[in-house]
Amino acid sequence: MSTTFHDRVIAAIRTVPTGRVATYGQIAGIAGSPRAAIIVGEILRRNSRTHDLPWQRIINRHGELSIVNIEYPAELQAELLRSEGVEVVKENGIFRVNLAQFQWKGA
DNA sequence: AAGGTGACTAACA
DNA sequence: ATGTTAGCCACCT
Repeated sequence: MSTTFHDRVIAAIRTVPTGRVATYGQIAGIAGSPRAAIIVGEILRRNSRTHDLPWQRIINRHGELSIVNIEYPAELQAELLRSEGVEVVKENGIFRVNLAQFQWKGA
C-alpha cells in the first residue's frame, strides 16, 4: 500500500485520544520522521478543514497553541480542548497546556 | 519544473 | 535566555 508521510501523519493524529494532546514532533516521530514536525503543521493547516481531524490536540513542544490560521484561531482550539477536559491557561495572549499532565504518551 | 515558505524542533553560539 | 542554522516534506507560486 502506498503509505505516504502524509497518510501516516493523519493516522498518527487520529491515534491521539480525547482529553490528551501531542506535539508536532511527536506526531512526526510516529509517522516516521522525527524532524518533520513542520510538515505536520503544514498537513494540518491544509487538511483540518477537509478531513475530520482532531487538529486541536496538536500543539508545539512548549505546550503552547501555535495556531495562526484565521479560520481556526487558538481561541477556538482552547475551547475545544477544554470541552474534552484539557486545562488551558492564557498567559500574555498565549494559550498553554501543561504537557507534563496532558501530553499523550504513546506506547 | 524549481524554488520559497511554513500550525516545528534540536543543536549550537 | 535569545538568535541562528539545518533538517524534514508538502504545498503554492
